[in-house]
Amino acid sequence: MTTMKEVAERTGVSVSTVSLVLNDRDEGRVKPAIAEQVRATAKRLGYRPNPLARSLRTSKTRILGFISEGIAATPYAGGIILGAQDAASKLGYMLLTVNTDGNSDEAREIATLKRYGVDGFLYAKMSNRFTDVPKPLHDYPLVLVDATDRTGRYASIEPDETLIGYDATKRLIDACCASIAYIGCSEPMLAQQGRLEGYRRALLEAGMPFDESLVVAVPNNGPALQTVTDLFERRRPDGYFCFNDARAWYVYENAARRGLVVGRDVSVVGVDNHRVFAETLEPQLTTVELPHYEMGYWATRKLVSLIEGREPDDDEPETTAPLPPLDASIPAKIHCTLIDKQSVAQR
Amino acid sequence: MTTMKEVAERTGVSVSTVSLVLNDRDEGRVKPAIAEQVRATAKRLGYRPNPLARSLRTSKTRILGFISEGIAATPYAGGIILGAQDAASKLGYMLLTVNTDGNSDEAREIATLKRYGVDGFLYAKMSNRFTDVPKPLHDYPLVLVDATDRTGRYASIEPDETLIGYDATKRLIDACCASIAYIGCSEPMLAQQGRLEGYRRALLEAGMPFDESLVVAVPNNGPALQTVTDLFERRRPDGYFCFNDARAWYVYENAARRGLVVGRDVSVVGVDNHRVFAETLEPQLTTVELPHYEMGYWATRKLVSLIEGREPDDDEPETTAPLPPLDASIPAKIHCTLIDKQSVAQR
DNA sequence: CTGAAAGCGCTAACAA
DNA sequence: TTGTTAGCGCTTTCAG
Repeated sequence: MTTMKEVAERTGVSVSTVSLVLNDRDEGRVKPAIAEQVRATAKRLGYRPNPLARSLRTSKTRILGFISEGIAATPYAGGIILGAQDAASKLGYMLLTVNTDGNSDEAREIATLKRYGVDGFLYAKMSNRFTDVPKPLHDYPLVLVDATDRTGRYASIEPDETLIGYDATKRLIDACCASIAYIGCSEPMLAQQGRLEGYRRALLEAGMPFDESLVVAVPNNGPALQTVTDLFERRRPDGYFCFNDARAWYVYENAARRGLVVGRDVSVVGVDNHRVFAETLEPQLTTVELPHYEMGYWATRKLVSLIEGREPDDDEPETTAPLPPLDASIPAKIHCTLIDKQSVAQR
Repeated sequence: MTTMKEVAERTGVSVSTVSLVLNDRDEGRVKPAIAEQVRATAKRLGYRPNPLARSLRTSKTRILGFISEGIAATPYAGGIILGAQDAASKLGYMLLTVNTDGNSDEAREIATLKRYGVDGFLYAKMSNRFTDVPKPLHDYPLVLVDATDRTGRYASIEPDETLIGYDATKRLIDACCASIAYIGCSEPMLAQQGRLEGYRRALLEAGMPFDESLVVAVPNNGPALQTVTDLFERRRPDGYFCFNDARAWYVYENAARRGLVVGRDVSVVGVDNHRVFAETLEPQLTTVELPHYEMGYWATRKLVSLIEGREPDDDEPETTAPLPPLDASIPAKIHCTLIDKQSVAQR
């Protein structure tokens, strides 16, 4: 690891000059010729700044704290972390990840992250729900991921459930289904109403009737299969929009029992169907993916914009692709929304 | 954040004395009475060391680099990361996580981790396979996770496939299955032979015959369902050990078509069956979990023992539970193995 | 325009 | 037994 001192010696200037140049704070302070020389030797020696040493003076580490509450165990976590990492990496940041299961160790983990000088926090939950931001986080740049700040004071990234419901239903409509069922979830979840709303809207738009009796809410276990079986017999729908893959399973099971082939006799769209379906039913499968990766990605961009209060100037000169502005709005088809303080205020 | 300087001033001693005491390097170097005073004020002021400043002198950061190659997108990643975090947290370390998709950015990510002064690396792959350790990692403490070092020079944590196969088969035997099929995988995978070996061994031990015709290898797509259907008709097994959840699906589908109820008419044991099955088939479900969490956990312990070359003395005095020694062997039922340099040499 | 000097929080020789 | 000093790699006045 070559240091500034080495660059300085090799160029025959002082460390402070090197510091100025390498931080682009020359410009009328260092003679252009010298500056060029410095940059040259820096490049030649492969100089890279030591972020830890720098942070000692600046108290900026370019490290982001990623706190997940129990989510790491779910298959979702990976996507969020991955998205966050990609964004962070692009912007010249690193992710210090930490997991808290209960509330007991949360405070301790946060304290530790602070000691390591993180510039801000990503606070990720299992699935979109109302959340109280822990006090120790209050005066730090912070973005919630897949969670809604109860007080509306912090930015958050959330799935756009209405869009998800709309999209799923639209696909069934486009597949010429005439009778489209919604296999929902009986547990109260934030997602539920949005999905149903999207379902409704898509039907309306297509001039199809909204029929209460095609909507069932099934629990996570127990009589769930029976409920779906009843629906099969009662209404014989040819299209099924399923809240998640567990619900999709009941449809598949019923179809199999009747010798119906999914993708030929009935159409199924599930939200976030996992490996099983993806690997086995490739051709017939239609899945609306929950935007985990994207939530991680956009949350991180937002956080960095909060921290820097401006467009990023790449720390990595070799990155050639121009970055979109930090606050760029999320593409609509991504199925998630950025809720920030302003828009919260407007609601 | 209170600093050593403050503690020193408040106690009326010098910083170096404080440093000695707070690092437990007093003992014959600082008068016990003074040492006590120092500890007292430190506690009173809630002093916590600044690991970044410390690292500037010691070049030890207590940060571990976690490199995952493409795994973060799979549902497995979360478990590994979670296990690694838990272990790290217990031992007073932090995880700096990074993802590489191809090989292009891998070098860059590793370089960045080095700049941040990580003490060692965890190198995680998608699923156990032979791996060439990237050159930049060669002279660092390193543990492979869910991967096998081709040269046998580095420690690694790997699933114990034989044990997994044995365990799965044993459960079917215990459920009084008389004819147990193995639905394997036609792609060549390290896991395959171990699983089959375990299957064999369990049958042998129970005095049951090993019957080639009960073993099928199905591909990931296409004619897979048909292969399983053939097996159903040909042999009517009453027990099924499935390589993974995709394979389990084919069994469920066939069962459903014949009106057979899994858990009553036939028994199924899958490896690493995910949410779908877990949520919908709770009572009938038997799953052998792949030890992702554990691999992350034990890999991290091993890495720290490599770094410190000794038992850990907790950085966090408040942690009361005594930690097991770093090199403690992994409990057998955990289904993974630690391969370290010594044992590799023995093979 | 450039360099010397101080200091971020901490550790480690070396004196006293 | 304790304090002084130097320095890790970097930023940032402040003189020159």
